[in-house]
Amino acid sequence: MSLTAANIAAKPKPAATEGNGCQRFNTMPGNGAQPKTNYCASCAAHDKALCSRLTGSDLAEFGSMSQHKTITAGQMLFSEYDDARYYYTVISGDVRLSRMLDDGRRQITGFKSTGDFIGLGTDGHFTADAEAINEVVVCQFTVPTLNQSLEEYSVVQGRLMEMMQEEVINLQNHMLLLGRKTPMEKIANFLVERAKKYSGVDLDGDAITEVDVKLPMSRTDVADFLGLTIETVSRTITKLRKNGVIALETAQHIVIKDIEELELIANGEA
Amino acid sequence: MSLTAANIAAKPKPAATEGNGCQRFNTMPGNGAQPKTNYCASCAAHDKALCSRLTGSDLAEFGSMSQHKTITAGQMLFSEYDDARYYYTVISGDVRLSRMLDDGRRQITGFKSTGDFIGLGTDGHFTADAEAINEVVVCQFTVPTLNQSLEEYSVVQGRLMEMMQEEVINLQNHMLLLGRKTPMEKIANFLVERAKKYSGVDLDGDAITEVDVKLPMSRTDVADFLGLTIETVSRTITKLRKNGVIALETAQHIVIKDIEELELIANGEA
DNA sequence: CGCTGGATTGATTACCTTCAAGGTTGGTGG
DNA sequence: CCACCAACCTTGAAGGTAATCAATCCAGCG
Repeated sequence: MSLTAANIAAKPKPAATEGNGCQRFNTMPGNGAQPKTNYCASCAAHDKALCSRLTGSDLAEFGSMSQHKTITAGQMLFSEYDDARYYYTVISGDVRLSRMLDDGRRQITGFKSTGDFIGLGTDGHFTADAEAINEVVVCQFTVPTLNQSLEEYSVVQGRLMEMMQEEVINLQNHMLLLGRKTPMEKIANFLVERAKKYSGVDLDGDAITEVDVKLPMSRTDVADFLGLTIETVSRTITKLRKNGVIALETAQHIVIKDIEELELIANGEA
Repeated sequence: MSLTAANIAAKPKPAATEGNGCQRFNTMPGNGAQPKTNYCASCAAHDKALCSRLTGSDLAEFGSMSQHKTITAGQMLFSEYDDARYYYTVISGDVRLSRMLDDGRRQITGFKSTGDFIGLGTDGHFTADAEAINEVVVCQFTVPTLNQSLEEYSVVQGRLMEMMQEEVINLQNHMLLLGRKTPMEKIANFLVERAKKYSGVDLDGDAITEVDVKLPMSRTDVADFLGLTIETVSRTITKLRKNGVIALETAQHIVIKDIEELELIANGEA
């Protein structure tokens, strides 16, 4: 089977500068003689990624078909309507996926970071723009390569299926947010989600007082993710700050002072 | 591999009345001696459904593991948080999938009809409510049965993957609509989508004048799908009617008078 | 014929957007 | 080192649009 039924067109139109995609393992720090097995096993993305269920020689062989590529901040990984030549796993950095209307209105459909797969929702062509928010390293497979690997490694296919399920659930959650939540609920929701995913702190434990949340993306990005204007985002964050629920270290570094209150707000219970 | 990694909990809590799920082929009209092969092959949903790539004895065997079930208007197929015991394919009728907030605010995440698969975005539990809009017939597989079938029939798995891709694209489109489109654009978009999917007319052909669109769902459903209030839905439809772009046969039966204009409006180009 | 639920229309309000200005931060170059 | 600049963020004021509140209309049905 194949991830997309459509065949790839003959004339690929690369989005990002081509040819800077270094050979696999080139980005491996230091010791080039390190066994392949250990390389992918020690990858920061491995635990959450498509390859998470592969180990040993399977992992090494699967990984050997991939390449690392580095994208600088602001650069496009691909654009909507581009032929889908590669699928990607984010190793480090942050990517925004977005769709646009002709007049410039934009909806960010998701932020992708370490371990996330990029290429879901593709039918031979990409259906969104993918841009690097900061310096990003991705692990890329060509579409035919990955499709063949899916047949060979059923655990990879299973993991992909699982990741697609998670994506559908995420998108449904976000639809509820976009369609029915107030700006305050949207912002609170966004901050809580960020805290859960990226703070590394177990929020379910008691005695949680403060949680650091880093926002690599701009206010404009946040606005386009939540279906708001940049001014409303700013004002709402200010309101949360004045209420003492959060504090701003810098514009991109928020400290949640009262995570429980923020969760209540996020779910419309406050 | 399995569609969901999570195992199903021991105590299933059925949403719809159980036991009315008739044995497979019971709903077959008339001749009970008709060969199995022909039954599924002549199913109204087959062309678009999960089983669309199966033929002959494979199709018959696959189909023999399913049951048909009929749900009356307003009845729940399942509720959010229910253990996911079955996956469904809609044979006839219309189903709405929705998520709710505690205070009753609701977002409809999709309308499902003939051929559509219900069960995407599930992690052992359903993540949305599924309700019958009118009388609905579904073809259901138990979760373990379908998971096993996916391993056995790779074409089914491929089709499922493809359907998940389509679903992700749909959801992303709808996020753009919810987050960034005006009420007028939302309504126009909705009508055009309905026309494309259900009118049976090829809209790309020239010389298209009028297109009939049936809306089985209520205005409340439309509002909760588009992130609007019922009043705004009604007012916007009225505006389109007064502009001559559409006409109302009845509240649930709309005639598109100018499909091109409606498409322009839907994409913010008018 | 009256009843009921859904749809439409009307009037008012609140909220978010828009338009506009000021403030902050980080980088660059003199 | 500091001034300057640009980009981004925040704050303010005004206005419009969709939500809310409320009444009427309409179709289906007992």
